[in-house]
Amino acid sequence: MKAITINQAWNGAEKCDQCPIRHLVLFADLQQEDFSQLHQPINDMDFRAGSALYQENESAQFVYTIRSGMVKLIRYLPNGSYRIVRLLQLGDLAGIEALNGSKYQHHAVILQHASVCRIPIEDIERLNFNSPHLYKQLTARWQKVQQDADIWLAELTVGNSKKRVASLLMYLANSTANQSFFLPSREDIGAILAITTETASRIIAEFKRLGYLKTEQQNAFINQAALEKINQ
Amino acid sequence: MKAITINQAWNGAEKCDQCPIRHLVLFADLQQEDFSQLHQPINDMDFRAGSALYQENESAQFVYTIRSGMVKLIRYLPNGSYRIVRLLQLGDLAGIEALNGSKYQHHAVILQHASVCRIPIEDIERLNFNSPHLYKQLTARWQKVQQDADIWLAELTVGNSKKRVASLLMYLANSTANQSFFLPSREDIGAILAITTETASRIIAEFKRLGYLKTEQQNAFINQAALEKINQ
DNA sequence: CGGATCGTTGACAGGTATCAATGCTGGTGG
DNA sequence: CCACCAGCATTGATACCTGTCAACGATCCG
Repeated sequence: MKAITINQAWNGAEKCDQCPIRHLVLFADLQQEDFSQLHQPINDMDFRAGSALYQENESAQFVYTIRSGMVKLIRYLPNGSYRIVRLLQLGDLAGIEALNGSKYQHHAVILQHASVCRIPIEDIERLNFNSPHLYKQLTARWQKVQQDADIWLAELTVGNSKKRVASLLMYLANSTANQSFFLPSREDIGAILAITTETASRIIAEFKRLGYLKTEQQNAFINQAALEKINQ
Repeated sequence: MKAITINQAWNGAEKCDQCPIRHLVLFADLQQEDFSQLHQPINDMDFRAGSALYQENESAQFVYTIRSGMVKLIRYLPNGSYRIVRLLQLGDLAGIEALNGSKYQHHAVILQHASVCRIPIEDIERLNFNSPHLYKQLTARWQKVQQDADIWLAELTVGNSKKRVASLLMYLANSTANQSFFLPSREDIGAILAITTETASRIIAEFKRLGYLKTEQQNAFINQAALEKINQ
């Protein structure tokens, strides 16, 4: 199996206006005439878990709208370990910091098999300069970046480990429309919560024993009420 | 002494184009004709330490460019304590998340006597809709939000307490052009680093004993080389 | 079947939260 | 003017939590 598959490529309005998740994506507010500003094809691509969308400090040419799956944004630390600073899902925009000629600020790695739309930055900037219709959605994406960062800082890195794991499970459960959600590896849970892999494993195992968490393959289900009681 | 002082108010280009820190602020790229889009006065205000720029969930009418001093953005936690999620200084924009009709997402409290320009959001949105010259600086401010959040997550909430305090001191020292910097209270240091007040105090006191940190009034000086060696 | 990867569990040392007491300092009112 | 108070900083004692090092089980795949 290849790490990357290009499903299709199209130009401008040809397909975007039929997009089933159009209301969730960056181009939600564009008018018919705006699409003529898009000069390069937009690719619909599939990535398997473990492959990378882009690397930190790589010069940036694209942003990526997540259509399905999950992407982690990571930063390596001086000691060789890494920290996950955000998780991206349906409707989020990966690489948004690269607008205006900046470089990517993270490694973006696929956590759960993902389907994404790859959009050329050059087209976004042209569009934004010539039309007022992109601004609102772009601002909404930036607001989400801040909101997610704040959740990380105020909920996921405060309190003891048990409380952090409980908060993460609820965050994951509530950020999908499904009953179940994707449970990251113990190492990734550690990198999200700034705890060790072993501690993450102990707590997940304990939650399973207590019936607060159930897993079938990679699908996880939680007992929300029980987890909410673990506060600090 | 009043908590708030309004130094002056002006309209549009009347004063902004003479601003001594114009190159650092949101309006850096505006052209002469853009200023006519500003319909309401911009106030230059002074706030003393401890007073609030705005409250979380308050409906937002203004953003604030920081001209001097320091502002903390805080979130209260369910147990009554609080977490500082960002520090704002010269050139930063407080309340940026309130564009597009959103509410403020934090409490903004003055940490060190601050001078700010209060800008009506309505004018910013009008300007941004009618002129392409604001977009670049606005994007730069959002990028800074993400960058600061990442520093918090990847440097200031990882590793043991001693390493975190060392990282914070270096961050504070390097984010000002002066030799010295403002040292927050032990409680605030704790709220920044997700450690207790007592732990923060112990480590600051130890750094002082070792000569890594010196203070005169509220001015602090560090031995950067010594602090850099403390990595985990 | 064996190896690789990931998850789980144990033992233990070291770090941090907690509770508590004591300095320190600037401001206020008698 | 000075004593007092409130708020902040410092320090100590202790229990608990988490990191570390290590071993072992489970699962998948070639």
